[in-house]
Amino acid sequence: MPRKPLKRRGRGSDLPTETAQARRFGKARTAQSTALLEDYVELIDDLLGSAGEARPTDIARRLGVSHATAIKAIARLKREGVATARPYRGVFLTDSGRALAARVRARHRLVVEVLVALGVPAEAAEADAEGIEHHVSETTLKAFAKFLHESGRLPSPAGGGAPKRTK
Amino acid sequence: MPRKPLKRRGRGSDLPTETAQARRFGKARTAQSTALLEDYVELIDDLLGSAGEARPTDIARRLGVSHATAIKAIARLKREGVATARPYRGVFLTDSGRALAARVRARHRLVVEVLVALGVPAEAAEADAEGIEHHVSETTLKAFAKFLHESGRLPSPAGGGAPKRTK
DNA sequence: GTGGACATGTAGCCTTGGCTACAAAATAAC
DNA sequence: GTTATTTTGTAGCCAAGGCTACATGTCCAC
Repeated sequence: MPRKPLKRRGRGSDLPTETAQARRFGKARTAQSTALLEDYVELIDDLLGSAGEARPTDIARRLGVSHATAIKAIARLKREGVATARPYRGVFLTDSGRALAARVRARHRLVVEVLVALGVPAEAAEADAEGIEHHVSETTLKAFAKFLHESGRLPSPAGGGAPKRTK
Repeated sequence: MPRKPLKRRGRGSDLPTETAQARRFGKARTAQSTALLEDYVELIDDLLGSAGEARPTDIARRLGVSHATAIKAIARLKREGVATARPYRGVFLTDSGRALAARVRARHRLVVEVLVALGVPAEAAEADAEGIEHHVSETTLKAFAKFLHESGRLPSPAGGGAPKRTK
């Protein structure tokens, strides 16, 4: 773009939607930061439930990262107050950690169900949900539940079959 | 293949889907890495179309980051071959950059439309889509398009009104 | 009860995406 | 044509999340 009256960027007056957009992007970035934490918490909860314990090595393998990476992440979980761990004794969740796990799991299930209801193959639904779930707001979540309900599919009654997420 | 009898930890018997899960997580992580790139490319395309030029400062403001951050990201876009930029002359997209922008925009629109069709308020749909879009696979995208089509809503015919995404 | 295999933890390095602060160039104003 | 303003660019810092390599602990098997 060549010469022009050169308004020197007319900004200053027109940041009405601009901020809204910036806010959205910022939100998405933040969500990304909590995504890891949520994944770890949910997995730990899974392991505690199914195997009775959550070992760093198991966590690392399931997540597809090195054990060192998992250990560093676990340190962060402790800092954030959602988990505890004694050296060589495995990882455990605090009350808030368990609550978070429950919320995350419910949300995950809901997202998968919606995707499947929309015609997405189960496998793809599961894979995409892994990334999508962290960006679904409460508002959207409610709409999802309502949609499933009205579509005839069970709205995953929170305590229902609890289809033991394979994951 | 070392030791083996060594079962250690009762888990072990149940790692059938373990690799699949790790793959999913890895995929989600990778997607996250391309998300930023996509956001920048799409925004640059928007700016080029609406303002005729894409300046680092504008990009930074729209994304809600400092100009320094935007410039570093732009450097990455150049490295990846989707954009070009001459000092003090703005940023431009390469052919592949434009193609990427088109794909990203179409996907974004589709995601928003689906969310709205599911009953999510427009504002929340737009906000959540910002994060969700980067995790929607081709398979899921196709299902979305089919769903919209069958629901009566226009399947956004790719070349249609091209509703000039406000964004 | 000791040796070796496996699990765990630590250190150091890389990359990315942010930031602030400072330097340099372009434009606008005078 | 200077001067002031604004935009652009550069440098240096930080935290997060990955990794490999190395060091230490545990525990099973013998």
